[in-house]
Amino acid sequence: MLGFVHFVDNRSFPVLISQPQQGTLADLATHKLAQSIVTGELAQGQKLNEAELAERFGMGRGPLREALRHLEGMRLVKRTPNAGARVVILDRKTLSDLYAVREALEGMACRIAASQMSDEDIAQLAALLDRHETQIEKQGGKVYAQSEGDLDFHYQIARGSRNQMLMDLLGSEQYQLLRMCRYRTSRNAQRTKPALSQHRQIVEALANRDGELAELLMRRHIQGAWRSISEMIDKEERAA
Amino acid sequence: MLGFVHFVDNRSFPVLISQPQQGTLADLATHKLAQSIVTGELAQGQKLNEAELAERFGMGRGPLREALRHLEGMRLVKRTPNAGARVVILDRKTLSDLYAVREALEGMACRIAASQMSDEDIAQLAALLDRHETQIEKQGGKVYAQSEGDLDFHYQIARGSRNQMLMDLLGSEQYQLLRMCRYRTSRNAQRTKPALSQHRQIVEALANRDGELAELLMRRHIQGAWRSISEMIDKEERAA
DNA sequence: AGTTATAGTTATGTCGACAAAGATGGTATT
DNA sequence: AATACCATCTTTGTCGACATAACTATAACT
Repeated sequence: MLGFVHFVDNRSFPVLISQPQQGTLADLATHKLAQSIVTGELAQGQKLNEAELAERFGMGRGPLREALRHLEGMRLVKRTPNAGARVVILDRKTLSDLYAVREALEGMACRIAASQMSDEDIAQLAALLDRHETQIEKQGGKVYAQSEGDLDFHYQIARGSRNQMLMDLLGSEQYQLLRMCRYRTSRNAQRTKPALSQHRQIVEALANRDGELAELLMRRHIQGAWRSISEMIDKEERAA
Repeated sequence: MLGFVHFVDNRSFPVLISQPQQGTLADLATHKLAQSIVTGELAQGQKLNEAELAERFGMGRGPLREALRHLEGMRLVKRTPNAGARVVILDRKTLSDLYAVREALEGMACRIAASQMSDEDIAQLAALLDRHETQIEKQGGKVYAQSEGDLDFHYQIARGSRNQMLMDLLGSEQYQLLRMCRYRTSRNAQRTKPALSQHRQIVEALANRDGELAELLMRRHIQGAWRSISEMIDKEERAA
C-alpha cells in the first residue's frame, strides 16, 4: 500500500489548503466549501442548502452533511438544529476577539520558537521574506499574494514552536478565519511594506535567540494589523 | 416560533456537558461519546466501531458518523480515511503542549477579566470558592468533584473575558481534553488545597482590578498544575 | 386592513441497503 | 516451518428514499 502521501512536507500548509482530490468525498466537500467560504464566493451569513450543494459537488447528501459538521467544528459555518447551516458572519466583535487571541498565541509561538527553531529554519524564514520582497516590488498592486505570504510567515513560526496544539489552532482554524478576513479587506490594504519590515525585525530577534523581544515584536505586529483592519471596517460601515 | 431555548444560562457549562436529551441524534451521540471518552469508559487509542456504537445508542450509522466528525474537530478522536476513528491518545507531549497553550490563553483571559468582569461576577466567583471549600472539607476523599469545580472556576474567568472565541477555545475543546486528563490522573491527586488558595489569590487580584497580577497568578497556577500532572505521568510510566 | 389559522411546500433528520476498501485467516508452495 | 497468495469476512463510504419539522403563502376572521 503506497500512494498514501501524508504531507510531511516541510513547507506545506495545513490540512485544507492543498490536496484537492485525495481522500473521501466528505473531505473533498470540506475542502471545496472552505475554499468557497474563505474566498467570499459564498457570502457571509448565506444559507447553505444541502441538496443544492450536494448536486453541485456531484455527491449525495451524506458526505456533504459530514463536511458541514466538520466546518462547524472549524467555526466556518454555524448550524442550528432543524434549520440548516449558514456561513459564519465575521462582525467587528468577532474579528476583535480573533485578533486578541491571535496576539496571545502567536506571541507565545514566537517566544518558544526563538529557542526551538534550528538555524536552518531561521535562515529559511529569512529567505521567505526575501521572496516576498521581490514579489512586492514586481507586482505592486497584487496585495493579496503578499497576504497569503504573510500567513505563510506566521505559520512557519507556529511550526517553529514545536507545539502541535498551537500549530493546529493557528494553522487550521484561525488560519481559515484570517484568510476569510483578508479576502474581504484586501482590496484597499496597503500595509505590505511596514508588515515586511516588522517581519524582518522578528526574524532578527529569532536569530539572536531573543524570545522576549520576538514576542513583543510579534504582538505589536498583530496589534498593528488589527488597527489597520479595524479602520477598514469603519470605512465599510460608514459607506454602508 | 417560541420553544427554542438557547442556553443563555449564566452558570452552565458549554455545549456538551448538559442537555442529554435535546437536539438531533447526532448531537446526542456527540454528547454521549464525549462523555464516554472523557471518563475513560472508552480507553485511549481504542477503535470506534460505527455499527456497534450505532447499535448501542439505538440509531443509524448516519448520525453517528456525523458525531464522529464533530468529535474529530474537537480533537477527541482521530480519523484515518477508510480505517475508522480511534480515541485520541493523550501522551506526555500532547499534554505538555496543551498546558502551555492553556497558560497563555487563561493568562490572557485573567488579564482581560480583571477589567471586564462586574463586581457581581467577582462576588459570585468568590462564593463559588466558598462552596468548593465546604465541599472539600466534607468529603476529603472525593477529589474529582473539586476537579470539576476547578474547571468551573476557570470557565467562569474565561466568560469574564467577554471574548467569545476565548470562551469557545477554553470551554468546548480544551475543556474536554482537560477533563479527560483529570479523570486519568485524579486517583492520586491531592492538590486541591493549594489550588484553592491560589484561586483565592486570583479572585483577590481580580477584585483589585489588577490584571497584570491576575495573569501572573493564573500562569503560575497552571504551571503548578502541570508540574503535578507531569510527576504523576512519570510515576505511571515508571510503574508500567 | 391586520392578524391568525391552516394547508402546502420545502429542507432537514434519519434509516436501510449496496459498493468498495481493509483486515483476517487458511492453504499451498518453496 | 516460514512465507506468499488467495478467498472470505468485516468495516467504512456512499447513495436513495422516507419521516418530520420548519417555512410560506393563502384564506378566513376580527
